[in-house]
Amino acid sequence: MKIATFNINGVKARAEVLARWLDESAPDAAVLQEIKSVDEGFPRDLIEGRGYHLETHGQKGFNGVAILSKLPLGDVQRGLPGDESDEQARWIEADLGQTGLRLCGLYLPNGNPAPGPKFDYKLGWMARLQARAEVLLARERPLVLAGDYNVIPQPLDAARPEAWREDALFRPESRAAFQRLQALGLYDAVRLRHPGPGIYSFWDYQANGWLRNDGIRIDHLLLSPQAADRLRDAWVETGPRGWDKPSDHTPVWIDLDLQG
DNA sequence: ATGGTAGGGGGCCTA
Repeated sequence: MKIATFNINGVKARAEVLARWLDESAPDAAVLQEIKSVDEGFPRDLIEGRGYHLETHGQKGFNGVAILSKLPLGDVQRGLPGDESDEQARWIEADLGQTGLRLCGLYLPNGNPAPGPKFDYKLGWMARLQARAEVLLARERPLVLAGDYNVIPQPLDAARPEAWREDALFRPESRAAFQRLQALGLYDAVRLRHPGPGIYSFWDYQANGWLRNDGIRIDHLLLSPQAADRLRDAWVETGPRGWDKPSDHTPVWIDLDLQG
């Protein structure tokens, strides 16, 4: 079963890219970030017309996440627990059919400028993510936490790490929080299969980041032990970053040996 | 030190 995460940077502006990607790459399930659409505005036909079930958690203008799946989605939950006053649409989770797999889609706050209130919000959000991950891990079942983490975990995850030294994506506090999450017993799927440098999932539109391969790896799939045991493969699909009107992110994938 | 580009929404904000 192939599961992907893709920050599409605007689902309406990205309709052609999304359609082509679904047709060519055919994920069994995927989580999307930065749909930048309210639920009523989401182009559902684009997804459902290709045989997917769809659950969205959007808001006006910014953020917004979605899950699509060939298998029916069960027990859908929207919003990261832990702060009733948080109105930003950054979290959705659901069961995939009868596989026993819980799939979570997340769009972790960017946090710039740091320090400041936006950085505080990012770290607070990561603390809530930690708490949610603990609850889900206690089920001792296959679990996938997939999305745009807005964290560069290590220097080898950036083409020019020194350029990110003061950035909220690479500051010690952000990296430490990501480390603590993994210390719960979560496995970075791409790193399980590809330990070396030069693997990126985001290239800035500005300054020709893509052409210069000036990238960073910030889109991750973290797996519970029960999911990691079934990991067949993990990879970054760089092709869509070179298409017309691309997102600034590209899809990241896992292939799990799960009974559908 | 700055600004470079893109999307959304409706005139700056977020990334």
